[in-house]
Order: sequence, then C-alpha cells, then structure tokens
Amino acid sequence: MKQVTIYSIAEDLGVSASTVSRAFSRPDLVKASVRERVLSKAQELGYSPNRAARGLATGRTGLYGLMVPDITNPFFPPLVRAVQHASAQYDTDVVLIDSERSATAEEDLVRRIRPQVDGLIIASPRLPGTKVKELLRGVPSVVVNRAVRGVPTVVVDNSRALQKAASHLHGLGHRKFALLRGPAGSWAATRRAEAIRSWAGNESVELVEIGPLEAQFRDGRASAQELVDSGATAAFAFDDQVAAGVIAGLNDLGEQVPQNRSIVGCDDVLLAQTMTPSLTTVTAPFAELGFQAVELLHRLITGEKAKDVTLHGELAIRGTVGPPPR
Amino acid sequence: MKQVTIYSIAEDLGVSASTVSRAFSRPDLVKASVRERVLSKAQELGYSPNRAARGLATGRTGLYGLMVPDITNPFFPPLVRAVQHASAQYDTDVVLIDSERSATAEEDLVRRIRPQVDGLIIASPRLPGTKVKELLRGVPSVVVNRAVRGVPTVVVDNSRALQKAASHLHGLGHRKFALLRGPAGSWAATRRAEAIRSWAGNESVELVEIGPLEAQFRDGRASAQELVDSGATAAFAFDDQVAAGVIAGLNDLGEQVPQNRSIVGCDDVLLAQTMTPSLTTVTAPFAELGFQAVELLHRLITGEKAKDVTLHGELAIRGTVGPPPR
DNA sequence: TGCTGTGTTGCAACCGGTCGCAGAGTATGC
DNA sequence: GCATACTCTGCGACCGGTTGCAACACAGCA
Repeated sequence: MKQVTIYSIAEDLGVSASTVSRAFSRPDLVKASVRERVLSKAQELGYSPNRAARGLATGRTGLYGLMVPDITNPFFPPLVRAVQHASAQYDTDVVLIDSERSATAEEDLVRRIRPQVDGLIIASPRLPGTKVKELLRGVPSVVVNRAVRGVPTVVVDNSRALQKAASHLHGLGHRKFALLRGPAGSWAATRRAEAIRSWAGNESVELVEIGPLEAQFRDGRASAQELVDSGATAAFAFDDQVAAGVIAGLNDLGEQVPQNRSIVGCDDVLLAQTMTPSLTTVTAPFAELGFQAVELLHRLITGEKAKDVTLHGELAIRGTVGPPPR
Repeated sequence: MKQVTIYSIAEDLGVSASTVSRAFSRPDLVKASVRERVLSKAQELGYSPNRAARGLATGRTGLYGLMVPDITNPFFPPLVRAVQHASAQYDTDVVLIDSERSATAEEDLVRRIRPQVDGLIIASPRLPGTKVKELLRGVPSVVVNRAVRGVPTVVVDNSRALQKAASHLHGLGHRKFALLRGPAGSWAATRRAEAIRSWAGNESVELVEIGPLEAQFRDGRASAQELVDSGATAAFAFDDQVAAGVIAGLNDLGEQVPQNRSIVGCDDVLLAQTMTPSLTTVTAPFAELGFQAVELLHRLITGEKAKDVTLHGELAIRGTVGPPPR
C-alpha cells in the first residue's frame, strides 16, 4: 500500500499541499473550516507525517540521544524511563546508547549519533571532561550527574544525606568508618568521598579508605576482606551495587549485616529495596533527574534561558545499619 | 558553522555530487582513486551523511524501535544492550520505548513509532495477541519471548531447565511444591506453569498454585504468607523478582531461605547473583536473545528467509535451595 | 471609487541525499 | 581500424515535507 502524504490529502480535498502542511505545523494560518477538513481527512487516511522529510526541511530530527555507560547498572533504567517519558512531551523520541563502560567506545558513539539527533543527554562518568566538552561542541547537550565546565548540567548532590547517614551511625555508637571509594575520576565518587571525609574530619572520627572500586557487585564483594581487616565497624559504599557486593562478601567470610557491621549504600536503586535485609541508602530522585535533563535540553534547543540544576538525595534508613558489635 | 554535505565535498574536489554519494553508498561503482579522494576529503571536513535526507530518498530511517514493558525490570536492560549492540552492525540505532506496563499506552506508542523506524522489536507480554498482529501489520517486526501466530518470534524455553530444577529439589527430599504463577495472559508465565505442572503430574508430587502475580518484588513479598500456609517446602517463582520478593516476605515472617524453605527463580537477572544468598534460578541467554531478534528483524527487512528462533535456559544452582526442614 | 490592511491560499524553491539513464572514455575482439 | 562492451561519471528527477513570497478576496476607510 502506498504512503499517505500531504499530497494525497491535498488532492482528495482539492487544496494545495502547503495548506495541508500548514494545517499541521502552523494551524493558526489556516481557515478553521479547512483545517478541520484536513485533520479529519488525515485521520481517515491514517496519515502521519514523514519525519525524515520534515527533518530534512527543518533540520530537526525529533530525536534525543541518551548515552549511559551501563544500562545494566540499575541506576540507569529509571533515568532512561524518565527521560523518555519527558521527551514524549516535546514529541521527540529517545535513541539509547549504551557504551558498555568503555570510554573509547563512547567517543565513537557520540560522534556517530551526534549528527542525527537534536540534542544529547550524556550520563557518562568515563570520558575526561575536556573530551566531553570537545565532543559536545555544537550540539545542544546536557550532562547528567557530573560537572563539566561549560556544559549544562543536572546533578544530584548527596553530601548532606550522606553526612546525615554518618551522624546516624555515629549516634548508634560507631567510631571507626570505612569508605569504599567509587571509580577513579568519577565526579560522583569524588563528591561522595569528599562529603564523608569532611564529616569525618569535623567529628574527629577514624576513616579508612578502600578502593577505588568499579561500581559493580563483584568489586564490592572482593573488597570485603579489606573491610574486615580495616577494623571499621561501619562502611559507606560508593553505591548500592558495591554495598550489595560487600554484604555478600562479608557473608562469605561468615559475617552478618547489620549484626557484625553496618553498611550504607547510595542511590537507592531497585536492588536496595529488594535485597534482604533492605539496604540503608541515600535515595536519588531518578525521575526528577531525567525530567530536568530533558527540560534543560529543550530550553537549550529552543534558545530559552537555561541554567544548571542541582537535586538532593535523602537518607533512607533500612535494615543494614545497627549498633556496632560489642 | 555550516553543514558539510556531499555538495561541499563535490565542489572541493571538482566532481559531481552523485559521485560523492556513490563513493559512500555504492563504492564499487566509483573508480578507486576518486573514491579515496572523496573519502579522505570527507574525513578531513568531518562529513557525516544526513540521515534524514538519506531516509527520505531510500525510505529507510536507520532506526529500529524496541518496546519493553518495564525497563526497570532487570530482565530488560541486558536485552536492550544486546539489541543495541547487534543493531550497530547494520549501522542502525535503537529507539527505546518503555510502555511503563500499560497496554493502552503500548498501542499508542506503537502507532506513534511505527512510521519512523525500519522495524520493530516488541518485548511486551501485555497486548493481546490479535492486537499485536494488527498493530504490526505492514511493519517488519519481531516479537520477543512470546508467541503470536503469524509474527516472527524469538523465545526462550525454560521448560527443561525448570524440570531439572524440580528434579533437583525432589532429589533433596522435597515432596510438596508451590508454583507462584506469573501475570495472567503472559506467554512466559503459561509456559513455565505448564512445565512445572507436567513434571508434577509425572512424578505424582503435590503441587499448590499461587497467583497469578505481577512480575514484581512486592507481589512476591505479599505472597509469602500464602506460601507458608500452603505447607509447600519448595517454591518455583515466576521470575527472579518474585523470588526475591517471596524470600523477603518469608524473612518478614521469621523464615530463613534455604533452611526453612527452598526457592527457585527464573531468568537469572543481575539481582539473582547480587542477593544474599544468591538465587537458584534458570538462566536466560539475554545477549543471544537480543542478537537473534535483531538478526531476524534484519532478515525480514532485507527479505531473506527468516524463521523463528527458540533458545533454552539452563539451571543455575545457587544458595536458595536445600533439603526440606525435618 | 480607490486605497490600504488583513486573512487565506498557492507557487516554487529548498533541505541533502539516491538512483535511473545517457553519454564519454577506454578496453576488447575480429 | 572499427564495432562492441564495459567502466565510470554527470544530469536531473525524486523522496515528503516547510516556508518566503506573491496573489487574491474582502473589509474598512477616506
């Protein structure tokens, strides 16, 4: 069957194609009665505009690119969902790119996708900042959960909530803490580490640093022995996956959480709620993060005033913290 | 800065735009020396073809649509990744659509995306089969993990592995089993239930059915009481999320897994490996699933012979099964 | 009556590729 | 040496929209 185009509609109705086009894209320029006839005819024929043609004429593709380093990391799916949901508002779809945690792949992928989307949302901590900036030059883009000078940003700041978690542990009687650091060079890892360090400094409490670790279950698990050796009774894991890993590792070593040691995660991914006991962690407002990223990107594209957004996580006290063993 | 097009390259080189175009799309038709000059010039200017223009001329968009019911369900991210990875082979990108578990939304979303992609991969158990067929008429499409008459399909069959799990439990001494059924109308849920039922029938073993349940943690958790009441010492959960849920629920009721009860999941999502103890489950070959779906779709599009694919899961015995309590 | 302004429409160029067709140039066969 | 075949290239139409500009109808006003 052949395509329904503005031309077929125009012919059926005895008007010009321009009029049909305008009935969709600039409805105010078309007489109401004509517009209605066009729209109902379009409905009848099941017309839907050819994006390629529109894109060619307008330079807009109706697509946003969203790059994540690892869709398999439960941090990202809710973000992806939020981005897609929010994009639909602007009648645009989302091309997902998973760099599979490779920075070199990221560079190629960005280059590849850049010309075919109206804007880019980059949720990738791997690429060096200068590279990011260079790659994104000329494309409207926003960076999520990371600060890059000169690129619009949406971040979630967990410092306050992490410090609250620390105080909570301190109140339970813990005096020696461990910090399982996240990936080297990761903005979030740095920020989280700083928050804990500065708190520990203020409280004059002992802090052991372990890592850097990849943000993965197995890296957390592998660090359990080091945690035990450190003598710390409470640990801040870089994120929930690392927390789950270290808990599993402690379990392998015959330790129970929270009886023998307290663990705090970060991000509140699905896993945090579905593990047993459920994980004490700092929630991340995923949906808001995605929504704000899209809003910001849209502003950038339409040339409206756009400014960076900072969101805040909150402490969720659950089952993996308790008083230190005596 | 202005776009680099085949025209700018052609002008620089003193050849016609057609030649430049052919150097990319039909390289065999262009003299080697010319082709090389074109390619290196393109490289130099940072040319990349405008997809909209190409799409308009060829009718191909270079996009596949991938619809999932819930990207937040850990079953899907690895699939998404595999699909994207495999698509890159054919120089096409993936538009992700998350229907957020709403069948009505799915219908709209499919209609919306259908005209703008070269093909559709639907990993959605919600829509009624006839609807699926109607919606997909006229677009090359593949359905994943579900059988729909008349639509090409890639499925994973877990029957054998589930029966193997059952035998394993039987060997450990279990004699009364529970089946936590998955969503009503879900193809996978039906298949899995049938596998267990037929095994139980052959072995003359007692089988209690609970559900149907949504494939979510909280539904699993809520079913723990019913499981306890049933008196079954071992349970097959529809999937890993339900399994994790029921384990948490048992925990709430003061029961330990596997000491008091054995639980088997299905799919082997990330969660299965990251929970403590790790979940005995039936693995799903995600990567292969995505890869095969893309292959099949590509064959459909190019008009090659295409036939349905069936993959098989395997039993992974881990920490959530043991002998029944005495 | 003639002029200006507003609302609506059509014409035609354009976006950046692809591809059928024709023709130029070169190689092959007799 | 000339017909024939083959290789390579350019011309120009086309894909399906958008949009600037001109034309036209009609109203209001002097």
